[in-house]
Amino acid sequence: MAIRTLSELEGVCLGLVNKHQPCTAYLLRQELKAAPSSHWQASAGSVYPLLARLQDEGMVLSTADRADGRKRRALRITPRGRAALKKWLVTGVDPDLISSVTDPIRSRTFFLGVLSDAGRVSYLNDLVIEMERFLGKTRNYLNTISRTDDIDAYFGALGAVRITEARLEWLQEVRNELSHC
Amino acid sequence: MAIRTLSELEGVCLGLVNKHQPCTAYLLRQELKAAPSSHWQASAGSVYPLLARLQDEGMVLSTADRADGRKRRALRITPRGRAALKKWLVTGVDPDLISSVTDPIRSRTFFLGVLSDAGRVSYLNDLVIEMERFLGKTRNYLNTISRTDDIDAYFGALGAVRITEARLEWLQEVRNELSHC
DNA sequence: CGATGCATGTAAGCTGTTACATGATTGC
DNA sequence: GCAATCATGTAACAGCTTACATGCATCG
Repeated sequence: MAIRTLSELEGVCLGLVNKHQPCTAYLLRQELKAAPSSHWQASAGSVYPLLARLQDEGMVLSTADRADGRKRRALRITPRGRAALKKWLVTGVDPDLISSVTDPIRSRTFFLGVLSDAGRVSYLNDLVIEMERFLGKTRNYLNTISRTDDIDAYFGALGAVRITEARLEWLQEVRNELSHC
Repeated sequence: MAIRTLSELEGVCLGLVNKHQPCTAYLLRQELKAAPSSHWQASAGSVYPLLARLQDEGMVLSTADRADGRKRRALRITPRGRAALKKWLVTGVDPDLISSVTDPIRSRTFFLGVLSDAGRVSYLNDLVIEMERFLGKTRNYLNTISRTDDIDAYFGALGAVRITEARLEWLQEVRNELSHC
């Protein structure tokens, strides 16, 4: 049977299973919550049904593991799962995917004109402060990763830092230009 | 009655109505499609019900306009709509929103390890090429906007260019580092 | 006179969320 | 013994998409 294309969260979860196996679904959720990006809430309502689906399709194996008496399932990726993960990964070259980054801050800048002059300046100042705080978080997260131990995670986290730096510099420019006019 | 917080697409659509009024729902969809970001498909199935909802809540006014015989509705924002738009805009300072940027390319880099050495290099090369193409698009889009005519749109589009430049530089670094090891 | 663009809308489905529900284990 | 954490799961809902359906206007 042909292997279907995974959704974004499916790809990420399957990638995490591949990296941490054997691991629990709970651990995947913890990993996603620890990331500086708040995009994936990785709620129980998405992760558990998602994993059950991948299991039904033969992409992950889940074995009951009652070593410590707790109800607990150890997840592992299958060869079929690894094939699906590879397929998902290279869909990254799709132009639609490359251009699908969402930035709610950037969306809002298109409409700054509705605020009063004072309101706009105050909003942009607050925004710069929060963005600096967020940049600090992404840098801290990068520092928790060893480049030699996990080069992929290192470059992923480095990307977050670089992109946040660009967002901050751009926001500062917007604030400075819109403050005196 | 208290004004509820708008969703992302609601905020963007209401902002566009405010900017272009009087305008049709169709024009909003064209604007969103013309943007270099592919995030908002702004499908008929989302835009028309959305606008009907905002109209029910007294945030937009829609008047039948059969000037050219065509079935057509002219949209305008109301004072209540403008208040909602302002409220939505300043929610940008929320740390959760600031950190909610999604980048499917960056997500995938965390799992580059599943690819073979050759596959990884080839994927990253393709990715750099596509990212360069996308950067060209964001720059073209920026060039269509007059800074003096619409400073907000100018800075919004400038943000897209800056962030895409950062993504490209980061990707090139990843490719160069992962190619010879 | 046919293709393309303008213009509005609905129905079904996908993918995620929040909130709820349950229960065992570990540490203070 | 009680709180926090580990661990799994369900039900209802939110917000968007795709695909479908309709019809007039404009241009070649």
